[in-house]
Amino acid sequence: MYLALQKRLTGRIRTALEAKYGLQLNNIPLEIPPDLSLGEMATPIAFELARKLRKAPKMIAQEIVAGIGQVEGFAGFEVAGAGYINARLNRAAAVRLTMESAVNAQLARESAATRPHALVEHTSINPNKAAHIGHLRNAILGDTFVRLLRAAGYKVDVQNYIDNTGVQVADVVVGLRHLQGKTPEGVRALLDELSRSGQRIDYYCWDLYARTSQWYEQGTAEEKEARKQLRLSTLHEIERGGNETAAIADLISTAVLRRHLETMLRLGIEYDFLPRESEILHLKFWEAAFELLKQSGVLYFESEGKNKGCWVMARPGATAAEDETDEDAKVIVRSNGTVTYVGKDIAYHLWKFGLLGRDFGYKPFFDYADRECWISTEQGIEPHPHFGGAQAIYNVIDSRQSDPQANVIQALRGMGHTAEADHYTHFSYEMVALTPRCAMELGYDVVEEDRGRAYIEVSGRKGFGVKADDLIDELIRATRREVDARQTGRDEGERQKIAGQIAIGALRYFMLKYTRNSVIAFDFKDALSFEGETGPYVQYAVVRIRNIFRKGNTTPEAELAKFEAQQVGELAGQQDGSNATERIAAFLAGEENEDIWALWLRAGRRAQVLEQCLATSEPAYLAKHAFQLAQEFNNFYHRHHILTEDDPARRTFLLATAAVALRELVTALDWLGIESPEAM
RNA sequence: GCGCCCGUAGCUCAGCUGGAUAGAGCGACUGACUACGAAUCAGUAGGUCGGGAGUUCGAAUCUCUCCGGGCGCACCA
Repeated sequence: MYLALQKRLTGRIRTALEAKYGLQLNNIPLEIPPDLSLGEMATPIAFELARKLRKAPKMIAQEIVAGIGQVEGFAGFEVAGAGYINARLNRAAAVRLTMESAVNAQLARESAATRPHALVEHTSINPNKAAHIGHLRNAILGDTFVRLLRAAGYKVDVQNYIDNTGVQVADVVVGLRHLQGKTPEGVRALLDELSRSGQRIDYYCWDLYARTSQWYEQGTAEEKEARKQLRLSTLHEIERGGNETAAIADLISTAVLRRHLETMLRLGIEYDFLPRESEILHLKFWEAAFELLKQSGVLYFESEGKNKGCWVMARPGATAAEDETDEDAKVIVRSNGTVTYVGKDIAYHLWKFGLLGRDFGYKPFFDYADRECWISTEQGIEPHPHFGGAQAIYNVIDSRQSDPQANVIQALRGMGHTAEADHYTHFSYEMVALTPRCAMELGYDVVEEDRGRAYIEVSGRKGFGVKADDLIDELIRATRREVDARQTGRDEGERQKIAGQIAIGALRYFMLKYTRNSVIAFDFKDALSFEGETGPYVQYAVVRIRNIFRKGNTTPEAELAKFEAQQVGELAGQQDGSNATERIAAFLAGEENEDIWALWLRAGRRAQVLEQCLATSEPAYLAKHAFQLAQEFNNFYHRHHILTEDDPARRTFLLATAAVALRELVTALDWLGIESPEAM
């Protein structure tokens, strides 16, 4: 509703400016007045034009107001302050627009045709240890953004990239083979034993990874050197494949990967495809990319300087000096002929855009309730769905990787794929760290100099952090206590279900309420909070509304239909002179009804908030919107007692208000990946 | 040394392309359950928007500079 009216208004202002002054402005700034008494929309455009037109802003504002005249959906315009143009909506019309949810759905369908095919990569945890809170932020941000894209009509593929041949997996393999002396059979036995005793392989690896990392640092100088070599040779054997080391790596990384998928599924997070590093290597993606990069001249052979003997590319923003060796160039192929991480990433991203000329093999890997998750393999099965070949990609990767990401974009641009480079979004976010207090509560040693810090970075290598499953378990325990205290009439299964919904709601909201570039200093006190600006607060508003309808022995659908029918009926011709529009206007007028209007207004903002989230890649705005909507409903709830309202028309109107608030809250929560419980 | 991010109330954070008296949650203090369940609501206190300069009719927002903090800048992945 709000977005549509905004567009209508800016359009009218634009034509008015054109007619009056012969000006063509494509950007008309719109804002929200500080107080509802001033209207619902405003523009300071007159200030901007004052200099150009050499007139007082107030005068210009008056002329614009005269120029736009009457606009459908608006009650009127006025000049305020030194030259603001304030717009007042036709409240009854706005209510009708907001109520018709079909309009919103249609908007999404219409836009679907123009939306590009998008690919979102998120999670991408090294499969060598349990997921921790940092990974949760990544996955929750990514999953929520996927939901937003889909809500807006995008076709979206979700990918979780698996580095199953990297140094982190190698470290765990070193631990298994050389610290524990295990063969592939031994690892298989370990996996069986763990699953029989209900233990988690990802937790097991968490400790082993930390121990192996420590082991590298211990011993004499010769021992350290030997261990370093062992690490390197293990990595190479894994990359090459077809040997015992690689077999162990495959067993472990696959088992840990399954655990990650299970952990994420607890949060309602699913994937379509899991491309693996091993296939990128074995299917020779790099070799294909190398040819393309050479042909396009992005890569060149360096014959001088410190990078002599390497294939390199210029970094973004590098100024090409004539005849001088670019010492700052990024090495893509080392002098020993091996390719760097960025090189492989370029190949992978050419594939994402369908520019590589090669494809993975595919096989099913994990079953969800309503879909399958596929994984890459050398020789896949037929038929299989097609992945890659996207028009827009979003990589949910923390901000520390912005340099390598920029290199990949630069390579695409250099190859002439400018449209692809423009639709390559590094969806970056800051890390989740622990407060020193939290770290000490968990029993970690915190050195003196770290105690004064605001936060301490988590580290898988040190085994320092909060595991995702532990956090979820603890949240469920805490919500369960609350549910048990309140829902005495419900059985075990129901209580556990509700507790789970609230726990996940709290966790997802917690990870989404902060904007992306703010570091989250994690603390159990904040994460376990269910009051104030939290997921459960929003869920509670939903439950309250449902209780009203339950108690009133009716449904949101029935009341909305009644409300609509009343209007249609009366518009058809009532003789008492008070038609529905006037009546609605009366319900929304006056100081005592301002909160009701505020609620409808907020409810009508859904499309605007969605567009804002997509334009800025920032889900936090939706979290804020959901909270404010819940807050405004609670406000309304306390001031107007719905079920005891005597005037039947007003009662219907209040129930319709609650029904629309419910619909919008449930929708917003759904986009945030948060369920709406039946009771709390 | 170079690049990116951050500095707003006691704490944690919003503040959109510059715009009307700088907001929220938590915490503190006062109040409101025989109501549609208080995981709620109402109220009070609390801010030289890190410092300085500049651009502008107008700056938390843009530019410069300084201070303080974080993260990147490999022939590691």
